[in-house]
Amino acid sequence: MVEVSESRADRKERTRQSILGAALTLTADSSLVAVSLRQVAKEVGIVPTAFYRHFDSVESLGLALVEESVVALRGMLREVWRQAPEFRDFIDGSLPLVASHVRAHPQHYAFIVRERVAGPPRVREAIRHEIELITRELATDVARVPGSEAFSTEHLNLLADLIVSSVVTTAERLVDRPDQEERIIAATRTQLRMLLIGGLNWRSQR
Amino acid sequence: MVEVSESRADRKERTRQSILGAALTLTADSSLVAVSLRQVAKEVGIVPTAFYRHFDSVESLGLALVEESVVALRGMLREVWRQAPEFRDFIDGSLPLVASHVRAHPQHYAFIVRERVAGPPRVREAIRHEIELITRELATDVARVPGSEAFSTEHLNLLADLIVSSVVTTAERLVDRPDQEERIIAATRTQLRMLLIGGLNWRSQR
DNA sequence: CGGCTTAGTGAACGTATGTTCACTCAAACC
DNA sequence: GGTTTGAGTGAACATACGTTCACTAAGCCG
Repeated sequence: MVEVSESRADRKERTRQSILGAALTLTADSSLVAVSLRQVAKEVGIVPTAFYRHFDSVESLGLALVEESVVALRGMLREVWRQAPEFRDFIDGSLPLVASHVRAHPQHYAFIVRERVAGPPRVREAIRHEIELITRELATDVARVPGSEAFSTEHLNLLADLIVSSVVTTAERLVDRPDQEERIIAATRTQLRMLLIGGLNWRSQR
Repeated sequence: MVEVSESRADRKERTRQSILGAALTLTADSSLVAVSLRQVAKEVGIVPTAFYRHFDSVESLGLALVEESVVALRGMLREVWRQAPEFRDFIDGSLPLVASHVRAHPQHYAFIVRERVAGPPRVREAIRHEIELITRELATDVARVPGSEAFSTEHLNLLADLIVSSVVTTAERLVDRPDQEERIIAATRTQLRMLLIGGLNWRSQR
């Protein structure tokens, strides 16, 4: 309509993206369980029935949003880890990265934080599964840090779990109060140091 | 109707409690933003209009549920702190208490965890405010522990915040997987020790 | 006893929901 | 270049929603 030349598949993909975007916007101040197919359609500018050409329910729309959000999250973690050769630098170097990622994709992080606990059952499950995978990856990454050889696998996992929880909490706060980014990051920085000092001192005490 | 002698106020209170209970049950697998006044009324066994005799909207019902849940939470913390004269005992002594409280009031803890991030705006705000108050209380409690004198107020708050986050996360997991209570508690125990060791070593490093 | 208060009723309203079906009409294909 | 495919349309449905209003009937109080 607007564009002269656009392949059929391209156009479909464009509408699909519009639906995903509209859903992110609509869920922003409630939850996926509270948005209706018709609201999404109206926001996109299509008729309710056209929705079914792309998803067969709001729930499967949610699963697509999980995938999309997780891609963003993995992108962040990859970037974080790539430029973090050492523990101390890990904290100082990666927190600003976390912040800038959250700033760049606020809706995706808000979506994960929210739907992880309040989404439709299958969406919740999908998010938790992904976070579990990420936690495991982080544990194996931490295991490569010099000085961590003495940690048992179990303790590595627990440490990774604490870190992930902390980052999720931080993302939650950044999404909620973007204006206080500096204060939130400073607080998390101190907390992560407490945490890692604890982790490093841990093996000498057990 | 059922009971012969029941004061008018008593009966009203009983219905009110039924409404609160029904709302907790209905929100259990979705969120407050997704339950309707009519669903609640049907669950309670009253006609939709009767709902307005007790609350003027689902949102204000939510605020009442926050109050109720927070009472339970404070009860737990009071009990935890009463029998925790020392740091080490604090962890070993209080985690089972946390677990038993979550087991006793699973719906209330699930409600807090969920609606904190996904509830109606005013409900979210209320929960966060209450958690902030509780964190502050915890910080002043921790300040009374021998050996914590060297902590700055700021660091005490950060430590308390970390502990509260951890407990919230634990509650979240206990609610989600009641069958794995033992494993979850063991994991949290180890994590809290890492955390407190970090906190205690912290002051000698800054 | 008799009037007053009030928790709960039941009908009615306009609107929003998910899903169905038959349809259009332009890009894709042989 | 004629046929097929499929994204988007528009009407229709049964059901659910929040809120209104006039009402009943039972506990309260002078």
